[in-house]
Amino acid sequence: MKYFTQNTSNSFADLVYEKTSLIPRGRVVTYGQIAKAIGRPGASRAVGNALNCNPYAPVVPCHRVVKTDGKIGGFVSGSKVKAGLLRRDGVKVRDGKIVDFEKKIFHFN
DNA sequence: CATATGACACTAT
DNA sequence: AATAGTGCCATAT
Repeated sequence: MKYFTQNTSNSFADLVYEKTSLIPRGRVVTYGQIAKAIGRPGASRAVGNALNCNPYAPVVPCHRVVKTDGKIGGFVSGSKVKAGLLRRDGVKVRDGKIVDFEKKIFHFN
């Protein structure tokens, strides 16, 4: 069952979608980076929850948000699908982990 | 207000 | 390097 109200404007979730949509093709960002970027360092877990709702499906490239250890993390449609999308973006995934992870990370300013 | 949940992160083993 | 335990945060009930 999914919860997370997607109607709450200007809320934590909205900030997450906003930042996530800025990730360029072929790059990835960690949940923690998103959290820090929206002024809530440590809320990495909450970021994942917000993305899980994924209201703006294809609009927000939520598949470009991964874990700090190089693993791609979870996905609504399954990690396998997520890996496929990343590969399509030019980010190779092998055994659930990103190849050349450090090089693919996109840093917010 | 208290408890539970989860697409995480960090530390110790 | 891989696993397990603990801490964190925003929502839901």
